[in-house]
Parts: sequence; structure tokens; C-alpha cells
Amino acid sequence: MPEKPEVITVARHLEGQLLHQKILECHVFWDSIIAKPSVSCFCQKIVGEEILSITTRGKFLVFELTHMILLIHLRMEGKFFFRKKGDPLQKHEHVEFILQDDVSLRFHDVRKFGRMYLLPKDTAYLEKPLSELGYEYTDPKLNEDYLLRRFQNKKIPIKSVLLDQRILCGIGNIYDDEILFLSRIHPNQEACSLTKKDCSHIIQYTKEVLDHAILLGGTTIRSFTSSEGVHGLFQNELLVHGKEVCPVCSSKIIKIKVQGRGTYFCPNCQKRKK
DNA sequence: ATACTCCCCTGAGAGC
DNA sequence: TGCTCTCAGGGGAGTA
Repeated sequence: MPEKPEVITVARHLEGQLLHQKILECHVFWDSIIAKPSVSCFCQKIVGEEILSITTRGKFLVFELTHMILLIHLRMEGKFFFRKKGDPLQKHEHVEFILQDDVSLRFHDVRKFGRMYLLPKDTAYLEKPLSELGYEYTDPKLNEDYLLRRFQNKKIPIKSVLLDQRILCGIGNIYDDEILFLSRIHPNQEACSLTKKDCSHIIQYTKEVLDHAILLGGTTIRSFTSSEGVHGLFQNELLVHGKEVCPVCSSKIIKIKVQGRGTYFCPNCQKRKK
């Protein structure tokens, strides 16, 4: 499940391959991947555009094109492969961009949950989905008072609130568990009950965990390989997610469901406060 | 405004 | 072996 570190890894890899490439053709084989505009409009408008940069916002890949912004959300299993124009379509390849020199960039997604948006440059950041996103974890405006304020009316578990991209964007299910473990907060703790100190820990460990993961190229878990030839190493660094024994106190790690998400925590290090 | 539920998809794994 | 059933998971839509 690509989270911020994996999305950054993919963006860097793609930018290295695609900078200043021009999109010559676009073919869509599974319509619902294209969220906006219609498939025909999407293909028509993207042809002729040049790729000027590839960055990220939250868990979106942001392709800056000549006149447009192309947003791609990989969701759980979206990835890219480079092939040659005319190569037979492989299973689960749903969108194809033909570039210069007969390069065929294929979007591959087993679950078909990935989404693409093509938006005009001048309004892309003012409309959904980008307009809904909260702060990046690197944003200096992300501080204890901001989190305290955003948490104050939330009676749902902190684990779920950290997954809410409208507050702090880029965290997914795996890093959420890691951040709460390091912050010594029970995943089911009501967000509104957190203290300023808790918020301070969350900010500190979000930065540490994500920075470290980005340095190592993200986490490669199960189906996720960020892109052809790209494999992260952070899975070796995970402390609690998917683990059996707490690396701090040797207690048995417990797996529970928090609002439908598989959640790992240490019952000794992450005691629930009331 | 918050907080639910349902839905999208497929492959892996369990159970028989 | 081969079938059926259940489940995971990010986020958008719809509803209370």
C-alpha cells in the first residue's frame, strides 16, 4: 500500500525516466481508472503535453504537464512498467501512454482501485481532490496546536484520524501503526483525549518515520513494488506492523481491527488512557 | 459538522 | 485437486 515514502520513491524514479518526454498517444482499457474528466476528454487533452516535473501531494503523484496537471493515486497496488510500443498488453495493465522513441508507459493495477485526474493547471490545486488535503508532514504549519484543534471534536480512534487525509496527508495503515507505537499511544485512544504532549510526539515520530522510510526507498510489502526495478528496504525497519514481539519490552504484539483496518500494537507500551 | 455504511476489485488463503 | 467463501484496503458517495 503505497504511502508517502513509496509515492515519493515512485515519483523520483519516474521523473528520472520521463522528464521532458512528450505524450504522443493515450489508451485506456479500464474506464473507471479515469476519475476526471471523461475518458475521451482525458485522452484528447493529454496528447501533445510534455512532462515538466513529477512531484507528490499527499499520496498523489503530481505530473506537471504543459497546460495540465495529471494526478495519479496508486491506491493499494498501482504501479508503472516501461514497455515498447506494440508490446502485447499484460494482465492488469489498464492505461497506456505512448511517449517518444516508442516508449510505452503502462499503468498496472491488480485491484483496479487506482485513479487518474487530468485538471487545468490554474485550478488544479483549488478543486477536489487536492483542495481537500491537509498539511504535508513537512509543512511548518503542522504543529501541536493545529493537531490539538483538529482532534478536539473527534471521538473516533486516533488510528483512524491519522488516516484522514484532510488533516495530515500521506500516512497510510502501516506507518500509522509505527507512529503510534513510537508515540506510545493506543490506536483506539479517542483523538479528542490526546494531550499537547501526545500531539508533539505524533509530529516528531511522523517526521522520523517518514524521513527514514524515504531514505530507504519506502516499504516493499506483499504486492507493493513501487515501479519496475524499484524496491524499498524500509520493511526491514518496521517495529510493530506485522510483528509478533515488541522490540522494546518483548510483549506479544496484538492485532486488532480499528474501524476495519488491521492494526498492530504493543499492549504494554501503548496503554490506553482515559 | 461528525460518523457511519457501502462499494469498488482481485488474488490469496482457509475450509471442505 | 478443485471448489466456494472470506477478507484486505484508500477513499468517494451516500445517509443519519
